[in-house]
Parts: sequence; structure tokens; C-alpha cells
Amino acid sequence: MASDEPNARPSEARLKLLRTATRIFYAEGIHAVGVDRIIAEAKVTRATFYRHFPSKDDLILAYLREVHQLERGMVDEALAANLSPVEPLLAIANSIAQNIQSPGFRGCAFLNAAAEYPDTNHPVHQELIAHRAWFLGTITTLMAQVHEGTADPAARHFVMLRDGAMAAGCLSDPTLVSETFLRGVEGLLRINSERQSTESAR
Amino acid sequence: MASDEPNARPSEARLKLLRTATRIFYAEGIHAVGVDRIIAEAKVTRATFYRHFPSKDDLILAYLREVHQLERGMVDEALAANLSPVEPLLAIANSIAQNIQSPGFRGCAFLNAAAEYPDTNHPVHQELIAHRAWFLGTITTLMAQVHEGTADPAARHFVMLRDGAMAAGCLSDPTLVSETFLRGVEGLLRINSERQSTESAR
DNA sequence: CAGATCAGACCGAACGTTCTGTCGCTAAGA
DNA sequence: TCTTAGCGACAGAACGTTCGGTCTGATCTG
Repeated sequence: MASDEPNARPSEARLKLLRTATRIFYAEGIHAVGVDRIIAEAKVTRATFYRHFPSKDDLILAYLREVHQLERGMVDEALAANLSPVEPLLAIANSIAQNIQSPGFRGCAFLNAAAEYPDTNHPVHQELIAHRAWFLGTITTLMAQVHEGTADPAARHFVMLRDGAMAAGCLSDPTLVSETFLRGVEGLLRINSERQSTESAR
Repeated sequence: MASDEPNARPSEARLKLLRTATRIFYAEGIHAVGVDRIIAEAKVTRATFYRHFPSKDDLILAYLREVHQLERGMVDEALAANLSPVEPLLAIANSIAQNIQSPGFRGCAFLNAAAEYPDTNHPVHQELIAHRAWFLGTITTLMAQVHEGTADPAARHFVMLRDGAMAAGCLSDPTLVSETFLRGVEGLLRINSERQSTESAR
């Protein structure tokens, strides 16, 4: 990607473009927003835009990577305060619930991108698949610490609840959606903890 | 909506347009497909298109109403074979699971439309909100027959699992997604049935 | 005959991308 | 200290294509 060397300090113009794109793509959709709009609101010129992003698709990929980093940050934070096997999962769930209730919440950037880019050959689609693989893998690892034998189905169940909550959070009452999600997660963790306790008692 | 009187037989041209739009919009996304494409593949002319649909938005609304009718048909079928309070819900869940595993599955047309039309004032957005209200209401009514007191949260939980399954069904292994969904629903129904049995035994 | 459909041209706007010349800033070299 | 070169950003025009929508006249069918 142009001008994005790992150790180079990103230019102010590039940051402005990426920040603007992240905000507008998330709020309004990707296809619904043209590069003209991003350029105008970032207050840079066309030449500057194309200097940093060779095409609109490059900007979209940068947007998704930006959101991915934000979500990684959230997960890393939950892992840092790690006391018992269940707590990181609850911390992640609470973070998701808070996000759902935050102003400007507009669902999952990756699920939204999937709706707009269904072609599995498109780089945008491939980017979101990679993100989802990371998230499922992370939850699976955490679930394995709760109960090794059922980690896979339990993680899939967690992610399904997450996906459902993210999808519905801006289509109905976010408070009810968050409650439903947290209850589902708590029930899931309770069942899996009891399995672990039952097997430990043997 | 033009030429769509309740008792009039829809013309062949209109049917072709709607059928084509339903297929392509669902498979490829709404913004990603222009009217030219629909017209070319439906093998009608531009004037015919605009005779039946005054604008692209009218076609999109017709597409969503078409999918809504299909889903109503699925639910009506599940209700028709109604033996016990739990069975319609299981039938609906099984129908959803089969859909997820069917060729060409591309998620929920309404969730996909929500991603592309986030503006709550847009008629497309309002159409999908109405559809979701119908679905949640239907599931709530069915859950009330399982256990009156927890019908609301249980229905929301069911719909959350459904949304998550629909979102993930074409982004990962559809068989695993279906299994996860059906297990989640079975667990939910078991818990709610046991609540009903417990309260009946008092 | 009336309505539906056809063929096809047209419109202005928007789309993503390319390009040119100019300006400002910074760092390095004389 | 001054000059120069290089880099990044600016202003703005231009390109070809696609977009959704409008319109006209001809043909077909019931």
C-alpha cells in the first residue's frame, strides 16, 4: 500500500483521509459514498488522495484494517485484566454491549462490508473473512480455558450471539439487544463452566 | 405502486423484472447493480421498466416485499403443522437452517439492505424495520405458547440467534452455522419448556 | 382501438481515475 | 547563510464510463 511503510509516520493528509473514510463509510455505507465526498470532507485534494490510496478499494481496505485494529485493542484490553478463565469473555461481551449502546453505533463494519461485497474474490471480502477468522480463533482459545472439550461449539455460539447483536443493535432498542446478548453469553458461560466443574469433580 | 392493483394479474414483464431483481439484488447487493443490468437480464426495455417501477427505489421495495412474502409463506407452513407449542418454533428454525445450507444462500436480504440503507428516513430502511417487527412479533407469540412469562426475552434471544446465523451462514461453513443455530434454539426451548413445566407443577 | 411493449436515443449528474503546473517546507550542501 | 533539490500538498481541469431517469415513434396483441 502506497506510503504506508511499517515504521514511517503517516502523513497528516493520509490520517485525515482515513479518519474521514472510517467515519463516513461506517455511518452511510461504502458504495453510497464516493471519493469526492471523502476528499471534500477530509479537506485534501484529489491528487493527495490518489497519492496515498491508488484506488478507492485501497481506502476501503485501509478502513477495514483500521476497524480491525480497534477491535484487537478492545480484545487485548480484555485479556490484560485476566483473572479467571471466564472473565476475559465477559469483558469482551461487556465491551460489545457498550459499543452497541454508544451513539453512532451502526452495526459491525465487517458484516456491513460483507453485504456490500459478496464476491469472495474481492479483496474487501477476503479482508473481512480474515478478520472473522481472527475473532473466532480468539474466542475459541478463551473458551478452551473454560472447558477444553466444548470450546469449538461454545465459541461458535458466542460469535453467533455477537453477530446477531451487532446486526440488530441499530435496528431495534440497543438496551434490549445488549441485555439479550449479555444474558445469552452468561447462560453459555454458565453451562460451559458447569461442564468443567462436573468433569473436575470426577 | 404503479400497476400493482391488489386484484390485477401482474404482467409478464413485471414478473420478469421482479424475479430478475430479486435474484441479482440478493446475490450481488443493491447499490452494486444498476437498472441497466436488471433490464438487460430481464430482457425488457427501459420504457417497460419505468412503466412498472417509477424509480429504482420502487423496484427495491418490491424486491423486499417479495422476500417478505416468501418468509411469511415459510412461517405459515410451520404454523399449519401445529401439534405442540414448541413444534412451530422448531419447524421455523429447521427451515432457516435448511435455507442457510441451500445453494446461493447470501444471508438475510433485510440485514443486507440495512447495511446498504442505514438512513432511517429512507423507505427501504422503513420496509426492513417493518419486516423485522413482524418476525419478532410472530416469534414472541409462539414463545408465549411455550412459556407466557418469558416470551419477550426468549423471542429476542431466538431472533438474535437467527440474525447471527443468517449473517454468518455465507461467511463460514454453513453446516456448522446451522448446527450451532439449531443447538442454540433447542437449548432455548428446553429452558423455556422446563420453566413452563416447573410452573405447571406448582 | 387501447394498452402494453418494443427499440433506441437522449439527458445531466455522478463515478473513479489521471494529469499538469504551482507552491511551500525541509534538509543538505556549498 | 544561501541555494537547491526533493517531497508532499495544492487547485483544478479533464477523461471515459456508468448512473437513474425521460422521451419518441413503431409494433403487437387482445
